[in-house]
Amino acid sequence: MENQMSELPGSSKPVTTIGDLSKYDDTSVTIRGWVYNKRSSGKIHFILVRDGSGIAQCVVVKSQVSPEVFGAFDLLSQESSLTVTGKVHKDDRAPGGYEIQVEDLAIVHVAKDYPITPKEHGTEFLMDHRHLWLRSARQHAILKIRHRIIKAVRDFFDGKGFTLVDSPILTPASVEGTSTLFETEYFDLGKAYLTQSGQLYAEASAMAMGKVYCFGPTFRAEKSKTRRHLTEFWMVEPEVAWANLNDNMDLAEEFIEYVVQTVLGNSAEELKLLERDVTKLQTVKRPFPRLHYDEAVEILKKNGVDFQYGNDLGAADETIISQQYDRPVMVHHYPAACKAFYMKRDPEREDLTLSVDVLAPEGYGEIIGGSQREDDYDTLLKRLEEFNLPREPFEWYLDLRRYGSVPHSGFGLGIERTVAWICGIEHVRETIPFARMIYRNTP
RNA sequence: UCCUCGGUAGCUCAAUUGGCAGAGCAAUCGGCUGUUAACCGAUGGGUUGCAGGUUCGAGUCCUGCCCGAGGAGCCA
Repeated sequence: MENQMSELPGSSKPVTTIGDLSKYDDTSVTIRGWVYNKRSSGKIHFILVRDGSGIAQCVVVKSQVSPEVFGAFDLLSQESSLTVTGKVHKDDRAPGGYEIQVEDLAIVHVAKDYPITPKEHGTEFLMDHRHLWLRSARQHAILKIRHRIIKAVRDFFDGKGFTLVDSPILTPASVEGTSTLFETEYFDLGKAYLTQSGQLYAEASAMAMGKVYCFGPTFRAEKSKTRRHLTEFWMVEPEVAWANLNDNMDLAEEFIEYVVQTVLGNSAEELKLLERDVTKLQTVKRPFPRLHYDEAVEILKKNGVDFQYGNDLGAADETIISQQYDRPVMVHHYPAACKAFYMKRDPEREDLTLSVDVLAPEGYGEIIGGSQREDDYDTLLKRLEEFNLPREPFEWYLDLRRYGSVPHSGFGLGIERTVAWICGIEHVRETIPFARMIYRNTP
């Protein structure tokens, strides 16, 4: 955090943030923020001020301030904005360890009837007030960790020679041909669709740059209504030329280990506020278990699941498999029947794909889906026909197999599911600032 | 799309067999010099989701609708 030394007009004290108070012990400073809560014993007032960097207890003693400053306390309501000047003082009774002995106080704006009180609220009410809910300590911590995760994602790929090459959000056709897409009019060119994956374009970028990743919002118009689904979510998709399925799995596990361990090292305070059991994250170290689809099916049968070979794994199946391990598990070689057209088949088992899903522990489900891509022109053309996909919108994609085709692989990681897992929270709607779901597109 | 559950004060909830619609918090007023979701006292606050039905009487029972939550499918 910057050690800010600017001054407010009319104040001779350095302006700082609450997160930096420990640098100013026994010094008078000014902070700017919002009332988080207040208490009083009559001649001594306590104001909890938050400013985004922390929460500071400000103590107003009647005998030490002007009557105007002391009386200002009565006008302050929850979430009113104000500036406070006073001496920083180490005190174990204060949340955060430091408090401010108030010398001067200026109200900037009085908030009237702030709807979110320091008591319990229901989900619907909180989501209706999401724009205000973000100010609460818990949501603040989640957003901080989300930021840390995204930074770790980018640092990881940037540090390994990847180039960020983003894919378009408006696309002319479905990527996988199966999902339901959001549709919009596009001038004289007919329909355009909001992308459900940047992958196909990332494949083109990888042929130009070698190692790339794209990172952006993706959209699914499916009527999913579970704690793991949003209609708008963020996905990071690396794509690597010359990489096979094993290279892809090596990359995925190194990537997840890096992200989790980085968050553990940098966001301890936020994880503690969220009451996350970090011992469940400390075990997230390479190597991750790798299960062939056939082995995964065996585990399900051993656990009494009546599983039909060839089906995709359901949410309950994924939970049973992930519960066998203390770290993410990689399931590879899924049947072709439940995977996308672009996935390369196992040369020795044409019914299986060179695919891999990474299942997060503790029942958080699939956080990564990836594969080695089909790189043979004739085979890919055949797949398009088998999946009843039109050839014309994929001509550019077929070009990648006409002009110097090479083996290549990649995967997509869902940011919100990853945030939910690392934070240990129930529902992905709390992992994104403003969730978009089937029955909610406001605020 | 299907299954399950729910909708009562600004918020979280209660209301016995169908019998005067209540509490805590928030708000307002008063008290308190170390509070930690402070505490203590007082006051105001209701189209019980909407429409219809049964009944002397409906928050409660019946029918339809609306809205929401959890799950399935699909997926990250």
